[in-house]
Amino acid sequence: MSEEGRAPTIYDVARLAGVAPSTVSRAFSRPGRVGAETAARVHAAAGELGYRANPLTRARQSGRTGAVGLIVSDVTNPVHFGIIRGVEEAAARAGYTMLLADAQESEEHERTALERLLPGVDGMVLASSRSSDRAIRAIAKQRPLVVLNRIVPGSRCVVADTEAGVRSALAHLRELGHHAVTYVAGPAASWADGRRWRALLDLGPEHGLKVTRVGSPAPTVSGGLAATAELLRARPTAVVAYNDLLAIGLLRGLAEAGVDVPGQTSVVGFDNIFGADICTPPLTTVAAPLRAIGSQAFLELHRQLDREPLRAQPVLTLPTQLVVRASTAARRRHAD
Amino acid sequence: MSEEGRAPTIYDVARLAGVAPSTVSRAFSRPGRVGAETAARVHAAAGELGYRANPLTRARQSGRTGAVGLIVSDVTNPVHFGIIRGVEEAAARAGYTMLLADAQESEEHERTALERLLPGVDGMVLASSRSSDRAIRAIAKQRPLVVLNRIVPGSRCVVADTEAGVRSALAHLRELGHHAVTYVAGPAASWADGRRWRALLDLGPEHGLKVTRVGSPAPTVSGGLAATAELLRARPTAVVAYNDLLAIGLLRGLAEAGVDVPGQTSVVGFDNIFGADICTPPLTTVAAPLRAIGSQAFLELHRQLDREPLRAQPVLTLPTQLVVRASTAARRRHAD
DNA sequence: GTGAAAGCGCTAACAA
DNA sequence: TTGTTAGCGCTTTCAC
Repeated sequence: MSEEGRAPTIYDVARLAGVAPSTVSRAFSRPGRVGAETAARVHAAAGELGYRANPLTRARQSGRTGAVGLIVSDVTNPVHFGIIRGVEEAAARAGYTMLLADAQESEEHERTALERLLPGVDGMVLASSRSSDRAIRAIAKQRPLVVLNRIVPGSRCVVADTEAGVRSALAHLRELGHHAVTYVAGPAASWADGRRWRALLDLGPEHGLKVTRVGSPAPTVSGGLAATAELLRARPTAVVAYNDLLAIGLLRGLAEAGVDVPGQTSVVGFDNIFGADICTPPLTTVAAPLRAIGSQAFLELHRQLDREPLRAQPVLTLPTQLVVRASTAARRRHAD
Repeated sequence: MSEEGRAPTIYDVARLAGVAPSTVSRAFSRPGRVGAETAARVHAAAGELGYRANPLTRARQSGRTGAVGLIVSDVTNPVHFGIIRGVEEAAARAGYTMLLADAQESEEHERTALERLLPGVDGMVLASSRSSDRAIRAIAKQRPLVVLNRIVPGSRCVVADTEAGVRSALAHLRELGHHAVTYVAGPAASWADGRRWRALLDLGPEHGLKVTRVGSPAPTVSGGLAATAELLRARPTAVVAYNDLLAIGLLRGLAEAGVDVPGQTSVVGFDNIFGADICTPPLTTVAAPLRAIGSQAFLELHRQLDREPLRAQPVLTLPTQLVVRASTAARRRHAD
């Protein structure tokens, strides 16, 4: 019943069903506002013709696209796997399509992706954004927005409980007999980096741990590899890395330098990404409920889209959990 | 100069510039068809008003969205990292936006994602599609399409040179003294799986290697873990896995079972994904030029979009390369 | 509950 | 080169 030139429109359906085009429109966009029998006739005709609403036109008219955008700071960082799947799943369940874009760890890319995506979506989820609070609030003015892994005052946010995670990591290290810990930092533009470092600094003393910090060129495996040199000078007995990717790079760098992990140095990561359990030694890490963060973010967005009453507090904090694997061990009595 | 209720339209710009709305439209959508001075006036007015073309309306009118879709069989499979980045980069360079969707290894999800994406894009790239050739050809009728990691007769395709890759892997194993190799298969719906198995079967004898095959529940780390049991029965001295994820799972399963890799069993993967060099032992694998595959796919699509003459042959084959790491070694004289 | 008709913002003939 | 004028397919008043 198709194979003709172009796709059937509401006019075709209307003619076949013997109703007005507006009735067809209504039958689809607001069922209930149309008589049961009429609706049945319309749907029958539509089925026969293989009618499908033109989503672009519909979007333009109604102002709703039925899609939400997700921009991640880096699609190739496994930390986003769970987040992507979480958003995707919750969105699909609500009948929304998720459009994914990649900021490639660059603020400029992020802005471009955003500009491209924004007109085609009803709302946005920003994961690990590298933009300024100001820029983010500007977006929030244009479209409903939820921010992930970051707190932007005035915006709805979903984050992991960094403090609790850091606390458990510190307690773990302390229990193992460590007296000091070195933090290998992430990107300056990362909110999570600031938060993690801050928590370490604040909570270290409580746990009897001296906290120091070294930089890293990038929150990636090769960034960790590169950061090893500086670590080798200080020779800490325990290090906490900004994220697992960095930690994995550290693991490799230390191994290449002949430093035994965890014998001489314990290493803790963040996020518990894919890869954290296949490296050697498997990584002890502060796990975040990534999938839940993603789905909660969508749910929060959905409330905004439907103008439902929002949760009282704008920031939703999800629990973290220390996953102990083999990269941490008791401090050796006699450091070499 | 904005802050009013709604976004300025071509009409606003036209009024301010003292030209007709159609001239404004032309000034933006086909520069050159408008007088230089007029164009300048229009752009000045547009700038003053902060005018931005409504992309949805434009898309509906012109039939071009300026976006291309990329559907990957699984965003959380690192094999797609390079592909995504490749498409993304080439698309951005050409002024296109890439919209990414995830099929989650399910034909149904793939279809849904496609339906959602298709109306909003000018063309599609399908990576590692799990759909039938028939379904794929049906899409190709609706929009320009390029298929990746798969050959669909009648469609433009970009693939890696599986045969060459398999040949080098087999030569490598043979050199190490192996006489037989077991293939751990991927998903039945995967074209690459069929291709790899076929190549192994065809080329094994040439290299003096007996080829057998076992199944796996899924092309993932846990799938590999699960496939180990069957492998343990046969105790091959060399195995080739459908992909790196599976191989990594195998590595872990074998380690847990006390089988030394590569001492007792050599393992070869496919793709050289992120993770192949952080596992233990680092994986020997047939590397594909993933990023190039992605960018070539977009370029091919771009030719179709611009109705440029296509390359003579519909299938573009990119070279593979065996990356030898530590998961392969000489066959032990006396197998246990 | 249903129909008629007026747009939405833009592009694309067609004229001038 | 530029203006005039139809639409595009849908949603949305506003009557009936």
